Amino acid sequence: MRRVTLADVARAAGVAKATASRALSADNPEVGAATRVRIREIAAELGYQPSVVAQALSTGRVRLIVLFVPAAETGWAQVLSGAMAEAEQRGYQVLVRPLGADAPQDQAGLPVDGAVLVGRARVPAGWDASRPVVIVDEDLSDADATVVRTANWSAGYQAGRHLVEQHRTSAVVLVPHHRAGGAQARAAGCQAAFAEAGAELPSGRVLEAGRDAEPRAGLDAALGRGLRPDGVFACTDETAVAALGSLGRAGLRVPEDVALVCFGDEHLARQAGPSLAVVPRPVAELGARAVQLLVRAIEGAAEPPEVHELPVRLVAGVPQGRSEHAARGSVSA
Amino acid sequence: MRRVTLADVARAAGVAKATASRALSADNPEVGAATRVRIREIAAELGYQPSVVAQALSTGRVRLIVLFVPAAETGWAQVLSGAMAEAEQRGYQVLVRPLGADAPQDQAGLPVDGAVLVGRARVPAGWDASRPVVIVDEDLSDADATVVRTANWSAGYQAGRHLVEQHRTSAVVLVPHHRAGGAQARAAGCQAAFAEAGAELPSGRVLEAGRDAEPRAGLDAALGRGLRPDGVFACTDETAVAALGSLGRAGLRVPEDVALVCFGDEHLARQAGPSLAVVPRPVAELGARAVQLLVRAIEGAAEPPEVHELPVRLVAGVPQGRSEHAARGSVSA
DNA sequence: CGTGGTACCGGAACCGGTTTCGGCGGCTCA
DNA sequence: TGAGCCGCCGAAACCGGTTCCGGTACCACG
Repeated sequence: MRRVTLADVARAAGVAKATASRALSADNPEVGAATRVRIREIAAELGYQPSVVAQALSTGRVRLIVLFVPAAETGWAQVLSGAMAEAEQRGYQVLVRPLGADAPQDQAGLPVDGAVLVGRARVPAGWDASRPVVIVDEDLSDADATVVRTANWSAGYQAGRHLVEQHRTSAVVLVPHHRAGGAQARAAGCQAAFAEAGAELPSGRVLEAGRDAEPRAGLDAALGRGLRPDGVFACTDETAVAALGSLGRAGLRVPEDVALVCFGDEHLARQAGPSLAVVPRPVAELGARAVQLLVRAIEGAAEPPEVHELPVRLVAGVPQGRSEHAARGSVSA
Repeated sequence: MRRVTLADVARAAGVAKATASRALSADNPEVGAATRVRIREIAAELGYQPSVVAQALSTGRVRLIVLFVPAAETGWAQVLSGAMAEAEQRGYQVLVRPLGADAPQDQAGLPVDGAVLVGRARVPAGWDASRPVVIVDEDLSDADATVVRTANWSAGYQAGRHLVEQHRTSAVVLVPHHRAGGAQARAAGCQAAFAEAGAELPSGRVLEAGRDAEPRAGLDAALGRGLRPDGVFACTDETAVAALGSLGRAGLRVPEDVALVCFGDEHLARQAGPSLAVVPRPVAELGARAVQLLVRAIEGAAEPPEVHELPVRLVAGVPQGRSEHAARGSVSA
């Protein structure tokens, strides 16, 4: 049971391969309307599926885009989800390739029509400069490539506003130790919100979460020194988890003692508790928009690179104390 | 600046395309040793890179495998990392495709040589049954495919032992609401460890973490009813975060009041605090092993499907109280 | 010295499409 | 009625490799 090829369709229709090819391709005026529908019917009847490889060989287009991701990170998973969904619709597929210090920088493999760079990933050596590139969620504007990024400053600002509105004016901001991915901008936005409310946030209240296996720096250390914040803005998923741990160790409760606002994965934040406010990172949209822009660049004419900033909106948690169980007063200690 | 093709190499070497092709391919006895090295030198000098597409067209092999992942989940990100690393070494690339209720089940796109199915993903309709498939981390044995999975029961057992050794005999087990991905097996292993120690774990102590936006079921509700566990085994990352939140709300501290052991992402667990014990999910190994087996099946003869179970080992946290700051006694309330 | 075998290589077909070029028939217009 | 044009289609080249088939040169052997 060999696969049915274009020649089979042509033979069945009594036409030449060329005619069959033209009839199957979209809006080719070189073929009569009657012939077109007839050939299409026959092709459908025979279950004809064009060989992507053969098409790629003759056209030079593979309908494939590559997503370069930083090795040893996994925050891009949802970005990939969004990218795949968008690519699927447009008839593209997405290849994922790690890019890191250890990853072999060879340029072998399938030829791709374009690339999405997420995070700190950079285009590898030997990249064909003529194929378009879209950068996701990185604030660099060095390359002359289109950039899709999150409204990081706004995210931080909204988080800050949320805390201010709850009169949590003695808050802290938690940034990851690598200070990348826009965390810095979010922290700045948050500080701006406090400053606007007349409750300046001194730099001593911007804490760095410790990295793996290090003695707990940041929030733990600050709490150890007797600092008692009434609010926390965690700039990333990881710092949110770190905050949860640190606050728990210090015996501070969320949200009674300290209000917790975080940026990142909405799902994870919901797991942590109903009272958390979260500014969801628009992960799926980032991927989808990036692919959309990339495909446009691949198929259309060259356009000047632009920066797209995706808006974010804070999702408030259930107001404090609205948990359904109320037996929390009788806790030991 | 056209790309250099095989014909260019052949012309430069003064041989036929056929000879050049044979010289470049590995261990082809149809060509003389002297000719081989000469052609290879010329090819290297010219910077010849074979066209994967053309190779695919004539051989039918694309050196591409596909990783089907469940849409709307992201736990496979690290599995993908491991898979990519392994594939890279073997000259393969990995294509990721979502597979879910909403995903279009079309079989179009690049032809792949094999597939890795992660989680609840199933092979899509129209899949060529002759290409091998490896299933990752799912306990189903219905398909006659090779399976690579985590030693889930053992993970739970080790977690249980760890709690028992700390004399935390009044523990609870937290399972995700979907009860999939081996969480059930881990819970069973944990229960077995307790039973072995004579501290039977009644089914009332196996709690289900609530899903998104639901009123907090599970641990929150149990704590509300006055339950005071001295240990928690969280079967997944998410339940670990949920536990952190619930325990914090109840004013219970980790690890003084409650020892927390979780299964899943080691990095995330480390963020939560130094005292957590974690049984890391061997994510990278899962992906790597899956690709390894898949490539073997693609390139070698058909072998009977087998089940590979990857071992796990608990990583104990820093013993309780060994945090560097000791000012925790003066906390309010 | 003729023959068979082997090692090595060249020519050409082939994979499955797309695209260029040329030809044929029917139309309009002079 | 003949020249020219246009719409439609067929033949063949082409993309860049792999592989089948056959041919030559050189060796050993009878």
